[in-house]
Amino acid sequence: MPEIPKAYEPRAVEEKWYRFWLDSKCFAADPQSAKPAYSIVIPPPNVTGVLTLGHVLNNTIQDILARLARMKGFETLWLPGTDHAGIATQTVVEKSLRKQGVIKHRDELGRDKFLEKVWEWKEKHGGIIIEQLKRLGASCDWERERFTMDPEYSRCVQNVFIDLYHKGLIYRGKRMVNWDPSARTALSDEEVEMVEERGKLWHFKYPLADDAGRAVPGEFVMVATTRPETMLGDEAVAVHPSDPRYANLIGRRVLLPLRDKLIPIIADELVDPKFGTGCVKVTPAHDPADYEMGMRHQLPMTVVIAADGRMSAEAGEEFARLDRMEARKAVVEKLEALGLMTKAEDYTHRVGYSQRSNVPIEPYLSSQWFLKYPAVEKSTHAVAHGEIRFHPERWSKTYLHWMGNIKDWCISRQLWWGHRIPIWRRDDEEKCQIESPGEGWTQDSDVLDTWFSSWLWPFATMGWPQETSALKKFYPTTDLVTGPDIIFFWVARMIMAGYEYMGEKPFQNVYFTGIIRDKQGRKMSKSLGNSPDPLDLINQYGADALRFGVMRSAPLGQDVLYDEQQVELGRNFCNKLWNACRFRQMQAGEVEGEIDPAKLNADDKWILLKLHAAITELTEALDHYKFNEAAQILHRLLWGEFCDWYLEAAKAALADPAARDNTLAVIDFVLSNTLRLFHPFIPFITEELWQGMGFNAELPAGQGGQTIMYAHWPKPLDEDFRAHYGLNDAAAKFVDMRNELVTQGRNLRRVGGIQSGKKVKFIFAPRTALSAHDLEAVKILLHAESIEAQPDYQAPKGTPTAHCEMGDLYLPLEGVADVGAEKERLTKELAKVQAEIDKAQQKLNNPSFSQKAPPAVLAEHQQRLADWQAKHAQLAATLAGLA
RNA sequence: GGGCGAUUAGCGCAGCGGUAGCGCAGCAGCUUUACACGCUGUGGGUCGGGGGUUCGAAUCCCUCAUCGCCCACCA
Repeated sequence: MPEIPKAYEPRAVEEKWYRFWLDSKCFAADPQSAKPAYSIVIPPPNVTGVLTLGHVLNNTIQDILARLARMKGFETLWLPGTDHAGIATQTVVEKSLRKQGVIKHRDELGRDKFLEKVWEWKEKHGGIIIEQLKRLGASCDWERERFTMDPEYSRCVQNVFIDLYHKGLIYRGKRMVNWDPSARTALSDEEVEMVEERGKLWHFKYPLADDAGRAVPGEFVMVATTRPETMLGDEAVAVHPSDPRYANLIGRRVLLPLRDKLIPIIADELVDPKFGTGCVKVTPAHDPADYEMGMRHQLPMTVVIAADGRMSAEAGEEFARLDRMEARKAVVEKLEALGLMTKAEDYTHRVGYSQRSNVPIEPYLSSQWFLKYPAVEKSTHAVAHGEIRFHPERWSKTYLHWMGNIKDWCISRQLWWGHRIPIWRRDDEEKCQIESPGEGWTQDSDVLDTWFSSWLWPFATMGWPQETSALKKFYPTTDLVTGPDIIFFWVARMIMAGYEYMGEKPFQNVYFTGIIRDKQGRKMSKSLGNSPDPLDLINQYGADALRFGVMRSAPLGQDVLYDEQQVELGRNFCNKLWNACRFRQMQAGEVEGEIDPAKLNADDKWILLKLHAAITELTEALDHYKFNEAAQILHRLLWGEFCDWYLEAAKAALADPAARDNTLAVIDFVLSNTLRLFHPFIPFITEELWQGMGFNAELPAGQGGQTIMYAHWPKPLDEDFRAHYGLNDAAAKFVDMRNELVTQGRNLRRVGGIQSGKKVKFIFAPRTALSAHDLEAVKILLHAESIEAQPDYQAPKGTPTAHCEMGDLYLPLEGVADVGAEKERLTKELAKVQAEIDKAQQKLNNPSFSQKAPPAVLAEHQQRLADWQAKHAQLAATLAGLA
């Protein structure tokens, strides 16, 4: 027999089996298969991204689901791929080119040259995250890997655009959009993050003008603003129509300071008379609310801030070309100098930031493409009525709220990296098609929002619009695993696209993971330096350890507080499993055949029942996506039950030639089941052990050769099996009682001051008959030299004694007995028991309890009281004996 | 301003109407022939506060507080 290492060494094992799985095509999904289908599409990571702990969480869950489905006999597709991630990728590449000194701005290269550079970048960095997912053990069907800018995929995107255009759902319009002045592109509402900021609320005086347009000395209108620089583009001052204070001002004009422009005082419902002075400056081109008012009152739209965030010529000589923040300062100074600023109070408000560039967004008037969402009603209904289920369910509220207030989607981006909008123009003509209509036509220069391609992901990856076998077999997909932060960006939109183009939902279940935080509850971020590299963790602890550690601490729907200690625990756990199997392998002896029911001892029955319970609970937990519970059940089964109790007790049976073979058969049975239960969580080590222990032989060669991946998922032991093997409550209870004896006995050693290593003799006065095996097991579990059954044993005074349900256990001390210590222990114990008695009695003495509580509860309490009283009597007697 | 979630042992969580549990950390003792990535034992909580319903509440209802998310055009 080859030497088995004492500690599990993941590195080589992981490489070996991943290659084996790939070579054996274990991950391949066959659309022609007769088996029922199970499918997941991966949330495509950014093509140039690297693996984060968030990916680890998300993809481990998907891998568990996929591996579980395969073992349960489903034809399983986990479809992988990457997203071109428009802004993110373009920004990264541009930054890198700048850093290399190649360019200062992408304009220097021009569109085609720049795109070449991005593709180069993509080729170089594009595969990294995919390789990292492989290290994690992801069982994706890599042959089907897709990229949102693959030629076929791009065609899908453009065809969908063309279709929606012809349906009249896509239109172009000049609107106020969220503008990112750093990336110089429009953004959707979802890409804007509101950040609370401490700023100022400036109060300015605008001079009132007379009919001739001259300032009336001493008469002013007071306005307040957080954005002084926009006043250069003011076109009105607004008050509420029914505000008595200003009724007489409506229709008059003010002279806009710094610009010396006459602008009207208008009345608009939008103004809140209770806020500030009740007068609002109106900048129609630079504020969404003001824009609305501007439209209603037909005000000019003077643009004073340009696309790059600098002031335009319209802002006037003095301010043109100034950055908007510099202009703010300049305007304030100027107005202050003119005596028109009355105060600047501290003010906390929320400012929209670009999620990508992390700069304040600018409301900006520009021509953009918009989509009026299709299939809204169906998509709303599907989630509201459980046709698509969200886990945890509460996210459906968020979804429904958004769907109920849905606004048109700004889908055009002023970027180069992405799907170019299939619109062609010549003079006043416009055509919507993929290819150029011919000479003299130029294509719209905008590209589409990244999400306009990802919303097609569940079917565009499977060959749509062709009716492929993959679509027939695997659409709609079964589960989607993603974060709640992209519920609007992606989940909602996929649902709508699914209904619109497939006439069917894209997935049945959506599992929303939590967000990974550090142990202080902070989000992972590069700047905080609290974001560990998963690859380092895999290298140090192994992929299985990382997976198990993360799953152990990921409760459904709650954020995950990551602590490296969890990964360490995962490693320890793998090592425990390794050594449990190592123990079996060191026993030699071939894998035996059937378990002989006649030879089963109490421990065998007990562990088989524990296995049965674990399978039942695990199946239940996984059905409800409770992965942390599942991990805990596995932990308990292997560590707390199999290793701590069963294997130790089994050492007794293994020493008995008559029982040995049968015990080995039980061990093998339990281990074989355990490895399979563990496999979705920790695939590498389980495959290594499965193969190493020869369990493969149990299975016929099937799909992808012999592997634990296609071993069948354990089912709870059925009733016949349990009856045949005598597995019943009494059997379990018996061992529980016997183990109580062991625990108590271990305690006696301690009070007797016996060193853990020292072998001692116990005497046992049984109330329940124990077999020779049971006595032997107790002896081993107690590390005793011997345990002697003496029904009528009279213990000498001061003998540490444990009164158990099964009988009384004595540890006769040779020589010195620490009577004091034993007395102290018993007194403490007695007090505890007394407290329980008091509690029970108090309850039972309450007349309304005994009258109104159900008889079963009453009886239970009475029984409890009786038990405690009996225990009390025993302890008291022992204590009295010591004196 | 609306909505959602959390609040149980030092930390992370389970329990969701009938004796407060698990893991880790802590403490004490152990090279017991699978594992020190280990073994054994053990201390620790008036279940965020206050009210209510009930024979009985961590669990149901109301209310307050703290923390965290999401949504909303108060300049």
